[in-house]
Amino acid sequence: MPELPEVETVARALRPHLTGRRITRVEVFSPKMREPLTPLMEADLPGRTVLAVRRRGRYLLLDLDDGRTLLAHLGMSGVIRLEGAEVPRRKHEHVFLFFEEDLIFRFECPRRFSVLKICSPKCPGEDPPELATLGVEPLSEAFDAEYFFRRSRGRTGPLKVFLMNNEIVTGVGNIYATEALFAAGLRPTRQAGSLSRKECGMLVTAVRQVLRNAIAAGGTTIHDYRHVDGSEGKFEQELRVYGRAGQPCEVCGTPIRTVRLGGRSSAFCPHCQK
DNA sequence: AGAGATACCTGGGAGC
DNA sequence: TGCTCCCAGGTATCTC
Repeated sequence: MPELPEVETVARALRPHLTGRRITRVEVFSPKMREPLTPLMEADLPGRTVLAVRRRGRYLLLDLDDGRTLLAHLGMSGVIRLEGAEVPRRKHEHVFLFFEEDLIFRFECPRRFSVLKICSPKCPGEDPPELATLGVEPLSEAFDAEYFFRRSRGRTGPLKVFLMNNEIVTGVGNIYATEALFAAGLRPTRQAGSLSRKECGMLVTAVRQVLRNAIAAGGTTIHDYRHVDGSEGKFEQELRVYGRAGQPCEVCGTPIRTVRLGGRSSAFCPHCQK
């Protein structure tokens, strides 16, 4: 499922193809999504040129030459592909954005959890109001031990739920939160506010390392995620606890256990994670 | 304000 | 084989 590394991989793949390209036509096939897609038909997109392709958290942003921004969220099963018209439309491809030179931006989402909408930032190129509540980027300098320590004071909820809270740090979903907690040796059930400064530092370092490794590997292919060209990410080969419930911990051999936190299953090693 | 639960959606797998 | 049930999970929204 697309988390930050997957969206970053998509943004990097789209950037050279879409930057400076003009939209010629829009086709919406399935108006019923988490948010209806029909406004895209009426948004007067044909003739607009993409000025920049950006990522913020798990959101993909295409800045247009009229100051508006096309905002995409892949939900848990969204896939974006760039293909020509010769490829037949797949069952769950809901939107086609046609670009010059027979290039089609295809938006697929079997579970309809994705969002594709047009936004109007206060200033062109800035984040649209829809993203105002997002926390810091985990790979920016703002995400450091002191920040995590300060924001977690007084929090009694589980550490993993806190780490996945988009208003604190954005883009860390279930896979990478699970892996980062293992790398840092911290239990997902710990109260967020119980971490020492040193533990906050270890966790911040682990989050950044796991995300960097995943981006370098082209993301993780679990269930639905695919690259823009349809290929799979390579990071699943590096997963150490996610999806390994019952299997021995590769460090100590203790069987990996799971616990349900915030409605999400969370794998951990009861021996290595304190 | 924070914590916890729930709805949204559909494909895939388990179990019968 | 075909049916039902459950699970995957980011986000919004609700209650307490």
